[in-house]
Amino acid sequence: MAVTQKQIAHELGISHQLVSFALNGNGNVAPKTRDEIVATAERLGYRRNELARAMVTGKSSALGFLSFESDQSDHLMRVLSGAIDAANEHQLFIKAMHYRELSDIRGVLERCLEWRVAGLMVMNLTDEAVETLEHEVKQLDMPVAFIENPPSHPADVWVRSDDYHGLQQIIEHLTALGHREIAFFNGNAESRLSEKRETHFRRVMECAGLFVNEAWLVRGSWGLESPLNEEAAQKLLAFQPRPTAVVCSGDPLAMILIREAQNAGLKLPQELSVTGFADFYLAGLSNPALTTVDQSFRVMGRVAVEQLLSCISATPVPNGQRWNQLLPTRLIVRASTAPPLCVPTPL
Amino acid sequence: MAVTQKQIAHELGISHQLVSFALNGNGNVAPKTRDEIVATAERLGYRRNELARAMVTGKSSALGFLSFESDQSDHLMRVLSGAIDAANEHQLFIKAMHYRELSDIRGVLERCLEWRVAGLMVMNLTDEAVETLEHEVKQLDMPVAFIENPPSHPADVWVRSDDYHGLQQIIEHLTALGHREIAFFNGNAESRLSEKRETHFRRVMECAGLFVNEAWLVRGSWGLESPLNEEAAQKLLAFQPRPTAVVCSGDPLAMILIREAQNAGLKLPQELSVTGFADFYLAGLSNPALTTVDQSFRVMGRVAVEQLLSCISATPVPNGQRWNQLLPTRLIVRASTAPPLCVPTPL
DNA sequence: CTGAAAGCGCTTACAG
DNA sequence: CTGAAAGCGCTTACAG
Repeated sequence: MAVTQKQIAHELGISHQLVSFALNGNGNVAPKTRDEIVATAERLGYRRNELARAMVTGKSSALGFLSFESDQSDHLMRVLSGAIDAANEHQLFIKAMHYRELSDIRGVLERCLEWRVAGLMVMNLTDEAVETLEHEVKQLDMPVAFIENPPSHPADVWVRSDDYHGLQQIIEHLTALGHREIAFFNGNAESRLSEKRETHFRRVMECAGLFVNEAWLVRGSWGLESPLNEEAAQKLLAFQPRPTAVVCSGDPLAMILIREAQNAGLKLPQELSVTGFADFYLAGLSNPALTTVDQSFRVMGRVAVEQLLSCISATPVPNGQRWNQLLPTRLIVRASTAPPLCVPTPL
Repeated sequence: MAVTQKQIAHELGISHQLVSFALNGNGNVAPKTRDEIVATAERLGYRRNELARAMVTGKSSALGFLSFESDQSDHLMRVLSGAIDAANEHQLFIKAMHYRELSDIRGVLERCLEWRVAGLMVMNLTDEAVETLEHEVKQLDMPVAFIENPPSHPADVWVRSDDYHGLQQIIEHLTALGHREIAFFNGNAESRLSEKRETHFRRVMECAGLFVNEAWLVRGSWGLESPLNEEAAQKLLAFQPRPTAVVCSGDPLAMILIREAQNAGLKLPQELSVTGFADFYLAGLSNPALTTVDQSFRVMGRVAVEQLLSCISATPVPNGQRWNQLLPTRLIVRASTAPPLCVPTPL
């Protein structure tokens, strides 16, 4: 149906191998012959069959991108975007996949192998999915890049944003405004991400010489279905004395807190400063506009692809330098943070 | 490197063709032989090479998904999700692509052809990109499904939400609350989507027996970079008399209007009802929570895949029934709409 | 510079 | 029920 190299060769009365050489720029082909071949290919509407090409060269041509199928898709698409760009540069394409249940993971891996993907990126997995994946992939010959999700064992590639520095910037910003009484509104109780962020928060607070009030470390839920977040926010707002600022572990949490605070009659940001994390698309549109941290999502996708490729090409890389990629975070100051109403007396 | 059918055959002392038959469940293979083959395949860790398979069967195995690379990615991922599910059911996979400039489109199509994709879904294209694509694809043998984006000529498939009905539900809801003075906050001035939505708005208003105030039809921008939206919102709020409700053509527009209205000192929703369109992930987290319209994005992806496949299988379809798929919209009432403060006297 | 051969891993008629 | 052949569209040594 589609035009083949053989047809071009036949048209020109030459061998089809010559056509292959000319079209790929390999070997020595007389310039005139090459031009003729290229012109004929174009005239006939020839497109190389990458399927055949991939098979014979044995080079895999796809990179898998797997994530948990969720509504919280804002950053996923940005990472995917970065990955697509980087992949394009290497003539690779991205095979988009998702899973809903743990039992789906097996099939995803199976299909990756069948299509001979060069590697797999995973992101936004549940903690259990990370473990399932790590287990399944162990005896398989396929490099995996973890994006954001902390792997439980050293992986081929681990790309993430420097959340510690992100929190550092937030705390610096808040203390510069005069805040001392700072609470932390975190995600799910049993979540590796929550734990990591809480650890960071404690350390950053301590480094800043601030007291960490244990009661002010509340946990809601990364998902938005449950009323957990509203409850946690209300609990946080009921404290006497109330914190003057709340660092939230994610933009959605921050938006919920803003709403609950306003509904409780607080004037924001004067009576309560709130910060987010991630810089989701609509976070800048809340009122007050959310001060948050950009996590370089687009770069994450790009770096994941590049590191994955360096895994494959087996270029020796200084130990630990590949699988631990820390990307910069950047504070975005908007309107949800302000000096506290009554600045506590300096120590 | 990877295990092949030939190796399995060699292991068992049979022909490799028999292995193929057994593994694909084709032809007549003695049950005992089949079991042996399957067992050996498993033991050796065989995975069929889909690349080779696709080449020989000639059946394309991928569906392209192309969108404009933008930050407004919330609904894109949902459509992609639906498409992945539907594609999986047909053993197809999704090749994710994007473009940034019009000149990228050509290359995207080229790569689709080279990989012999069975079809292409496009979404979130700029109007010019739609035209470029339509032009380029004309002489190509590749079915295209337009998702949301109105094609300028009848296309193979066109899947979209029933925005007219969505607006109808909004207006019904507002009038039931007692609103008569309703404005319309639209996207870009020169955008096919804006035009379509404005036409719908006018008609729906007329059907409801409401007066369309031309001055109250304001346009901002689908993008968030420009200050156009803030300006348009302020203009809208400055009208005397002021509308009691504003129908916004998208969730981001609605969130901007909410903010500007609150900053202007209005109490929402009592002094101004605002509605959105799309139901983005964070729209429900604004304060007041946005009343908006669900556009069945996930279903869009699914339907696009299914229609594309029916194009390919060339099953005769009643004229116009394929390329014009209208998906249901559903009003989601949250907190940004309420009865107007002073209900106008009934006619 | 050009041609003829072999092979990538698979499937699909065609004989036995 | 099983085997041997041909072919999918391409690339890559290997001769000339």
